[in-house]
Amino acid sequence: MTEAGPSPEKRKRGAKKSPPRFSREQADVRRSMLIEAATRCLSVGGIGAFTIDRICKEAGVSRGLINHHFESLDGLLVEVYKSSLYASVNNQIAEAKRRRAETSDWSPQAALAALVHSNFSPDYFSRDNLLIWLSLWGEIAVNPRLKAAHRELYDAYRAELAEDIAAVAVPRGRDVDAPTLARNFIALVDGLWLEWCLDESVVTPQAAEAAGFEMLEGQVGPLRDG
Amino acid sequence: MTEAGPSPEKRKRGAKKSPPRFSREQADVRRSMLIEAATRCLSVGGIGAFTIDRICKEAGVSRGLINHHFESLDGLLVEVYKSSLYASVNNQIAEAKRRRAETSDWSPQAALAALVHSNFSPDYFSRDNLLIWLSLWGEIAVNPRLKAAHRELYDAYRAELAEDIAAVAVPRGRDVDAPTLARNFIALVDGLWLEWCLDESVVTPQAAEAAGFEMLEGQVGPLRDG
DNA sequence: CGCCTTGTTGTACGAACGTTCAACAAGGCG
DNA sequence: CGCCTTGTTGAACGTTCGTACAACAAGGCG
Repeated sequence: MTEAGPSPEKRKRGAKKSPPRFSREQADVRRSMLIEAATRCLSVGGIGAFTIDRICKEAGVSRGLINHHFESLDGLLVEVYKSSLYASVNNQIAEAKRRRAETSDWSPQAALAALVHSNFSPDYFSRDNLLIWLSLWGEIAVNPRLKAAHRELYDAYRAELAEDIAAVAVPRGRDVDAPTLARNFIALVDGLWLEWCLDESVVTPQAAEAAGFEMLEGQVGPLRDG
Repeated sequence: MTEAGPSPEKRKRGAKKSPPRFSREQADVRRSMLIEAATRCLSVGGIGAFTIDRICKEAGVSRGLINHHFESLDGLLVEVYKSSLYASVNNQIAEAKRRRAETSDWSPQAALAALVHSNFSPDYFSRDNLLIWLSLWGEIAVNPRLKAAHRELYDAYRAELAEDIAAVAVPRGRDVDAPTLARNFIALVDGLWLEWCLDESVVTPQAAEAAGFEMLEGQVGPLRDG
């Protein structure tokens, strides 16, 4: 306000240097920033908010940057999908595997219970997250590239869950169709998640988690007892 | 080809009459045509295909007609929602009620089995239908008008299902939380439907129906025995 | 047969879309 | 300090979007 000089600061001799108007970032850093901004747009406004203008504004960069770092807006959507699914689902798998490997006295039912519980944590079982997934599901049904990525990642998650189920059922001598039970469990979780987000009066996250545990416990026995 | 006359047919005297270029329809007829065309667009291309141009082309009318019969494109989407949900869900309820009223020797478990079975009929449990619903769900989460309509209709369906469950469980002396079971059943159906449409190798409609019956039969006893 | 109502058409318009690209500048290097 | 690489900008373009509206015509009526 009171200053009349051409630039707020001039370091080391330069008399005409103006402050940087932007900062250069490494390619993968900028890509991550754009993916995160795009994800935020999806969670707020659904697929209708997935536009160049809004994403760039959300990321605080200019309009040209998306097409510089991604082949197209569609390519960015694929990356958003991989990022979202990979982060939420594959991290669950990795954590489950890690626990089983590291902790020797970690019981199979505790591992399964942890995996089940993680499905209902606020990070995953949230309104924001569902809007992202509704958008992605709608695109998966139409976009072959997304469809292929979806199958691969979901298969991995289903297999991990089935493995954890079998690890509980077999020692208990229970005859369980683990892959089918895993598939039904995932369907139940997704369905409850959907119902809750469209009308929060139908079910609470706690009740949803209880329903998920009950489905599994009906076949493999108790999982949650102290 | 061989004819050189100005018009293919001229009835009763007129010499300069050309054939009608369009036909006038009653307002509600035209509205239905547009709603159906819009629904077809949704089922093919998702929400991205829900545009004035595509819907009018699909309906075989000119661009101006949607804004003449509906307040806006958004208003048309609400009508599509009501039409889809009303047709699929409320018809199930109506049919169930009708069966119960008309057929005196219609057992409660047969009524429930019929209602369950209808969820997996190709009319409802189809790829086309899911794309419509993914689009609508994505909009429900964002559009207050759609959200209100959704709650009302889904509540009615859940209540009907719970009633049918209780009608089976109570005479059998089983202590069942019918509303909760109904809610979980709907979630399972929607989840399996979603999984199947995104990757048909995960589950078949027959297996999905079996899973649905098993969830209910685990609490109220056999429903399908011949 | 001609008028009149109104359903229908098709153009026009501004806004927003995705993409392209020439110009710019930040930061590393000699 | 000046060059060079390259991440970044922002204008420009053609397309498509939703809406508005004047002109048109189909079908009913006297």
